[in-house]
Amino acid sequence: MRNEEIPNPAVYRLSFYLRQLESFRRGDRHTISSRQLGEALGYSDAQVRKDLAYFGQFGHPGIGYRVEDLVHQLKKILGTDKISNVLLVGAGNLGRALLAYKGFLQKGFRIVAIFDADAAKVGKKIGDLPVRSDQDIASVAAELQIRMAMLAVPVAAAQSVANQLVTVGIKGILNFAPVALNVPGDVVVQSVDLALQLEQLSFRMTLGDASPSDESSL
Amino acid sequence: MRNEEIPNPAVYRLSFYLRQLESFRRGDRHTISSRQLGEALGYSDAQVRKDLAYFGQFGHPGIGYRVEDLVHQLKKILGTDKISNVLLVGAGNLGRALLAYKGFLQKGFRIVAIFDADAAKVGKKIGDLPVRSDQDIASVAAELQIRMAMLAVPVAAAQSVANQLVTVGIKGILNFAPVALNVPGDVVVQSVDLALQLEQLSFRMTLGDASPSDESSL
DNA sequence: GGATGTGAATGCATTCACAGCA
DNA sequence: TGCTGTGAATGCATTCACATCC
Repeated sequence: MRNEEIPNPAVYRLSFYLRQLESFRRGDRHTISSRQLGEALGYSDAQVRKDLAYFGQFGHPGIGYRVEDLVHQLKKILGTDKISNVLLVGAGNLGRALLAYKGFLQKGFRIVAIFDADAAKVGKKIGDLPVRSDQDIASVAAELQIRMAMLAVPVAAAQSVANQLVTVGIKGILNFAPVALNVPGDVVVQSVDLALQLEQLSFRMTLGDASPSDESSL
Repeated sequence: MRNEEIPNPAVYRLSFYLRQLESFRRGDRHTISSRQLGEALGYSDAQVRKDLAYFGQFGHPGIGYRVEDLVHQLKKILGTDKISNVLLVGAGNLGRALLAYKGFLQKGFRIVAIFDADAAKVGKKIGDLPVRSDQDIASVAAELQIRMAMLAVPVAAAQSVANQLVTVGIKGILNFAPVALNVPGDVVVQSVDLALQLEQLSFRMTLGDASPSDESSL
């Protein structure tokens, strides 16, 4: 389970393997070969084996991988084997959609507080969580020992909110604002730019053809 | 402007260059060097020059790149220099957030129709668009000559809706369902899995450190 | 001096191909 | 036979370094 010689693309694929394995599990598949797993995702069998081997020896020669086992191993590696609490900043349309999204909890992420700068929104409930003032980020984060936050605020506010989050001890930010954030080296930013994804799709539809017919996003 | 020897990562970076250039433009910057553009995004100057050179000769030795020019060129390359009409399937929380999101229109994507399988939702208006029945996808797509769709439906429905979209002539799908879609080779799928992004963040916060301190998502 | 664009060199990721085990 | 794990070979992407131009 050593790191730093692990290719970045392999880390992304790990998440896709996990997702696919859970789908196989729902289909009551107990065991799976690198070829079958790869086929479902558009990767070669060698790719699958090499990727998994970066993290340990999970397979059984002649058999393949045990689905249940591998799911657990991958969750452990990715850090989703336990519940993590997450802050959400921004109670706009996107923020509210994120709050309602079931997928986060299924992966073990629980949104425990939501903040907004707009005084008109503060105090109102969304689902069963009250919107709190930006000013309260520090106290809530400290009290609950939170390490991750989702940022769903307008571009103009993104950097300054990110700064706040950093000073409050947040170590990971999932950023939905279409802007490059500046953060210290010990803080990780993962960005999702929705319009950019659509733009990429647009490009790939025209010239950028000849892709492996399926997924992308890495 | 030839293709197919263009690295995939370079295509992603193109979108980041464009985004950053537009930010420089708002700051009334008229000209920019590869070094400055790269610095803002965490890339080397050589990387920036090489990437741009895949698509043409946009720079001016001794000067750099003219921001306004390059913005236009990149938009043209990416296909966002004109308005494109897009279908949205799925009127749940996420679908509604996507409909309300301003960023798409800013990049030239206009959602012109929204569909849902749930009869209870059909007929209701969201913003100023009525929710239509899934059954109407074919007629609307044909009539308006649509080529792109966003898919914001539950996993269980995703593949079957994708099939519908394909038969109706859609050539690009922005997929928000956390599942690998199977589509013919002439259809491009770009996927956004929100929970997967958070999972990746989780991993990178622990072992996967030592990243270039900033962005990611490609 | 201050830049770009680009072949050549390097470094990283993927694929090959095979030894070894069930 | 069927499959994994892995060094070696290949192929792809990035970086270097320099000729060229303003």
